[in-house]
Amino acid sequence: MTESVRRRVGRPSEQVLSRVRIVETALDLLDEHGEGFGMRDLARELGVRPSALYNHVENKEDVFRGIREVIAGRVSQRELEHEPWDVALAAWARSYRDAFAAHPPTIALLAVMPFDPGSHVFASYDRIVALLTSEGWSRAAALNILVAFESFILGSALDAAAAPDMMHARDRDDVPNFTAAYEERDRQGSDTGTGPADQAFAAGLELLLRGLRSEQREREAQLAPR
Amino acid sequence: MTESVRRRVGRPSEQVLSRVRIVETALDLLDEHGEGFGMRDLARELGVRPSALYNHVENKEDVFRGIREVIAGRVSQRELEHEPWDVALAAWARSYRDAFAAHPPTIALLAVMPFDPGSHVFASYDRIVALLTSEGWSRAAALNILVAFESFILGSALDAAAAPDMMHARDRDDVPNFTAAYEERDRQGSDTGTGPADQAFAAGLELLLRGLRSEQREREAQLAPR
DNA sequence: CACCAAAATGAACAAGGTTCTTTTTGACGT
DNA sequence: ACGTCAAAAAGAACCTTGTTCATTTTGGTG
Repeated sequence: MTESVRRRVGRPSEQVLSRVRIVETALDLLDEHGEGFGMRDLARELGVRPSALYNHVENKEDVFRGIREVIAGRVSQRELEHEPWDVALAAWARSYRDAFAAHPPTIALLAVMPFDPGSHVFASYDRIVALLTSEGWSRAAALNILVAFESFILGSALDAAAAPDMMHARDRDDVPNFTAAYEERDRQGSDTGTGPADQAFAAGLELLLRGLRSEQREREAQLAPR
Repeated sequence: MTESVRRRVGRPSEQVLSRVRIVETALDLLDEHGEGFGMRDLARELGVRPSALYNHVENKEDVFRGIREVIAGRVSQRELEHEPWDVALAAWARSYRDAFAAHPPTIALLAVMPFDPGSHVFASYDRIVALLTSEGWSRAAALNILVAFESFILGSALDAAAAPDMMHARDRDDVPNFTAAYEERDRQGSDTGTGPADQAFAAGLELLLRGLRSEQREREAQLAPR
């Protein structure tokens, strides 16, 4: 990709690197070579020596922070503004999962890293809390629901990233119910074209939303009895 | 712990290592020294040289496989046999999450690893599928529900393992709803003694179960109209 | 124009996982 | 009883990977 003319020592006339270029290249590497990336690979891809990276990036974790910020930026916020609360929540959740599931090797790392305080994910969080409180949930409850959704979303992204046959009980005859279910689901999946992970995510999301509507109905029934 | 007498070269008269001893020691190291473990640390703890480990274990990933098997073995299966389906499912989920959340550094790794076909987690899977199908769900639906639960559980374990203030929007005045919710939840948490992650997990689990009951009611209403 | 910070190279280090060789021991067959 | 062979340990080294440090060149600034 980049020119292979050997650059000589010293600051180049026009700058080669930048934080965003590094982060974006790292993300590209992740997408092509699924197996993570090394600082050396990253440097090679950028036509640069490894040590040069450290003028723009603290360390590898910092690169990951940048990557997560990019990915998080791809989560659609639009629906959160213009749709009814449950539709909005569902759209947000799907977009969130898709954004992360598109980059399997990272999810595990990204999920445990604290967010940068300046991150714009907080805007979504804020909006969701507002949505839920306006529907009757307490603020604390709203936050817990938000976190629960996020846990489910990240867990589902992990699942989507895992090996497709991760749960295959090969040649075991002592778990007949499971085996039968596994086969029935795969048949059903190949009919509809949806992968196993997609099916499970849809099912779980449906359950969560159903649960929310049920809570809401119950609350309204208590507020206005008969 | 182990004797520091320097063993001389050659096969010792009585065997020092075994796969289970290695795995258990690795898990101990994870619990004490939270920051993961190295093969050298592991060897030192066992009073042995690093290379000796490789006579009993393929590589580090293999150690992790063993660890996961141990942890998965701590998930309680009892309730799955003796309780009503929704209580059973809830107990299983809690036990599952607790088992994994007790060992933070591993979750990310454990979650993406395929299960050994001989693993006894399949017994639980089988039981859960049986429970759900006997309650009216199709086998494929049951499996999807199972996977959705697992995603939520692992995501919650990740969340519990993450930094406690991972979502703290420090000094931001542009997300008032979120900030208020964050504070209200913490107040509530310090009252009841439950951590944020515990609250969120309980909330999400409640939603999922509620969703299941709702689906079931709907199904029964359709089968026996009026 | 002097000076300093920024941005690159080049070389090396440290840690960590792993492998290869060597040594000793136990088990098994004749 | 003896020879052979595999198992299980030490010991030494290798390779990869993240990172640092010194050095060189360039651009901007008082």
